[in-house]
Amino acid sequence: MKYAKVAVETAVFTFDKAFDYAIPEDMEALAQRGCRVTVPFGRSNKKCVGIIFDISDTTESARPKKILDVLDENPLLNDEMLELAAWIKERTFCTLYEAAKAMLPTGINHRIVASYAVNSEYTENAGDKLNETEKEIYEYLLKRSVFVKADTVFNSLGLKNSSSVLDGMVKKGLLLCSYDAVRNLGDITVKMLRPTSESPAKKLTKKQQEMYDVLLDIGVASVKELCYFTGLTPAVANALVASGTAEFYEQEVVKLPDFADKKGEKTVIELTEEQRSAYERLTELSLSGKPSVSLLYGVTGSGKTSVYMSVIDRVLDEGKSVIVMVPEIGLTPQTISLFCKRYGGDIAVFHSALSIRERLEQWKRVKRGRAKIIIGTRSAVFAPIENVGLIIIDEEQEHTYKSEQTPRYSAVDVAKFRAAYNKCLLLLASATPSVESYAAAKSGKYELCTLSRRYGNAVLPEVITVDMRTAEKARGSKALSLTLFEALKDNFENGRQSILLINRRGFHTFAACNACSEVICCPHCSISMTYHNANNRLMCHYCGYSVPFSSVCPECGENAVRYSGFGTQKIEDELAALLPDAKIVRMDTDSTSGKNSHEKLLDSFSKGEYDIMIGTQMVAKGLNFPNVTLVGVVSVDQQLYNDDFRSLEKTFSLLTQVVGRSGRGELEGRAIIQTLTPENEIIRLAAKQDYDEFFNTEIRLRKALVYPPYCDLCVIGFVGENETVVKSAARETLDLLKNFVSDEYKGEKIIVLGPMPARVAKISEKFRYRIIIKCRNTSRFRQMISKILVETGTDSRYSKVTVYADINPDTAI
DNA sequence: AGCACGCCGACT
DNA sequence: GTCGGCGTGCTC
Repeated sequence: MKYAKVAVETAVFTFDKAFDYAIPEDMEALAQRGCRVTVPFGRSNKKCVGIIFDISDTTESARPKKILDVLDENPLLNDEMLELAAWIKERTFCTLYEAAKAMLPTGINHRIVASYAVNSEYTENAGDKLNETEKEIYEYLLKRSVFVKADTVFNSLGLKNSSSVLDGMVKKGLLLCSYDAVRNLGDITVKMLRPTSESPAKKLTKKQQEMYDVLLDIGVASVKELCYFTGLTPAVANALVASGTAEFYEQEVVKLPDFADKKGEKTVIELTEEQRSAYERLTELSLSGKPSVSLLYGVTGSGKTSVYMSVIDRVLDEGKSVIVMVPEIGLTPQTISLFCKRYGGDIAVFHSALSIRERLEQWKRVKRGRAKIIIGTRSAVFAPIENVGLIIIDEEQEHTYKSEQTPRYSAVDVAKFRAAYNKCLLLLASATPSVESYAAAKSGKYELCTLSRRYGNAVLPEVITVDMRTAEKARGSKALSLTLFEALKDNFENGRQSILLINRRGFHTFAACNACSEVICCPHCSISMTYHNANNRLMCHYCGYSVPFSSVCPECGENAVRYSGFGTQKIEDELAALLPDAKIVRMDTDSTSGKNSHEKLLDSFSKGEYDIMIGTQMVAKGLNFPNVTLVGVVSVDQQLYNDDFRSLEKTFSLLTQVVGRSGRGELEGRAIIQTLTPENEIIRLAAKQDYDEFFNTEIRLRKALVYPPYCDLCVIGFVGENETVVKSAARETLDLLKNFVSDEYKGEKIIVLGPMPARVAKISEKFRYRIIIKCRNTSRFRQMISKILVETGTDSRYSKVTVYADINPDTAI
């Protein structure tokens, strides 16, 4: 008899491990490492999905249960991925199954679905009186005489789904229940709604009327969109259909352009001397057969892409594959299309706009070895390719590389694991590297490659700071200084393009009352609501709650609520009045919510169809427009005085990047930064584009205050509905931690902050507390944290508190 | 987490 | 006497 070590889906962190199961003889050939299986689990032997991590001839278990089914003919995960999953579990405090699941595309998941049929051996017991619903269900199933899915039962009877009814009938012996693993494939169509006639079939409720009016107004709409615009739920759409007022139909999702059968055009890349020496060193490293990490630090416009494309060419020539990671696909359409042009069908893009089915297709294509270059966001680090020859992480300092949900992994760390496993080069590229990475490069832990000059004849732009406390404003404007306005006007008159960055906190627009200065907050979360222009509603980005925008203040009753004074919209209006002939385009989450519209806007801007582009952070990064010679930053101060230890770094990075959009071609560029604190060191350094001096300043600060890279941060989070209980769970965990470091884990040097409420102290009626630990992220430390999580996690007093740990999160507040 | 097991109070 | 309340402990 053989045994399998199986990671089980239903296991939770406090008792997770690979569980031993016996492999029935007829499955021996099929049950391989990396295959998914179904197994009975727990007291009730509930059928659930698992993944085989190992096969062995022996077992420690006294009475192992048997594997029920093998779901895959071929393993989904190879040895590298299985080893990586264990590594992720040990480092991010998740279950083995959660770690493995992160490596698989969403569409591949199996769900366990229950089906029901009547029990022919049922003999009536006294007291088994059936109610109406139960009778109806029994008769329906008697007629069908096969196993029927719970959903189907309720849908065909027009009842609302409550599986407890069915399970109750199983308990009484009336019904039999069978569980199947069904493939959870994504929709290739989208559910649409259209009215059936000009007037409603019968009297509609208020909500139904509301949705119906919108529907009549726009003709047809997807149910999803309709709900977004009205703030209603799909239930209202169902009611409209039920009353005969509207009908559903399916529409195919528009497919994105497929590069699969296109051939690449390999144009010759001309490298400067500086680029060439970086290229040569990086090629040497990637072909050395030894693992290494290199930081490619190149000023904005220095042509980092050209360097790593040249390295990619060499690695591909050696018959190896490449992973390229970008912070956000939507924000880097130019990079993506550059790659697609050059490498054609050899590329697989893991695009956030792909449907679940398309993701699955891409994943399978990569797994079969049909793509040599995988380009994508964070999860692309798990691309199922063999023979990795190079991993590139573009803009490595971006926070999007850190997952903030279980498993809370850092794609940079996972990339290090894969580079080590495949004995290849990990290339981190940035114009403003993270302080941690640059420190590692300076200390020799990473190999540093520097590009200090812009490509071609381009020079770094001249930067002017404007003191907004004293500066004269442009006529009729509160936000634009005369200096910035005149520069914009001058640029426009000379036929050049300009970019204007509005740096609102957290990218978004909030609403506040001008009379009592009350900020409109979500009633379920301790966070301000975001105004959405597209549907004229205030929405909570944490829990999804939304209300129509109203100018009447809920607090003081004055008709004085306005949304964001300095929003992109307002600046657009002001500029339109000041420069009536200029063509202005706005890029923010409001104007670019539709698919592809983002790309279209950038495309028309690059063709010169617009003179000025206004936007939030999304205009700051990765864009390359040679005709842009002016960049204006309307206000930078909000971001700077955030209390996170990384806020200085983030501000410097943002300013440097956006200034770097100017003067990338033949023409010299300028940048103007408006600020209320021109004397601020960070603004001064960003204006000088002096990363090295910024680094020296910042690293001294980090050392003095003990922050990364001089320590690691570990956040222990507590979430629950009862604030008192959450707070005492946090306090008690702190005591536990203190006991550990003075006893079993004596010698662990830690500094503990908290417990304190999280920056967003309440989300969806749940209170959030945290303890921050300054530590060294060693296996011994993680072992201690793991024990603490188990202890607090199994304490019955805190059964309603969720506890988690996150090492080096993006923000520690 | 989710579920069975088991040990006490309110009911037929 | 029995039903069911929730407190406790286990999951191969």
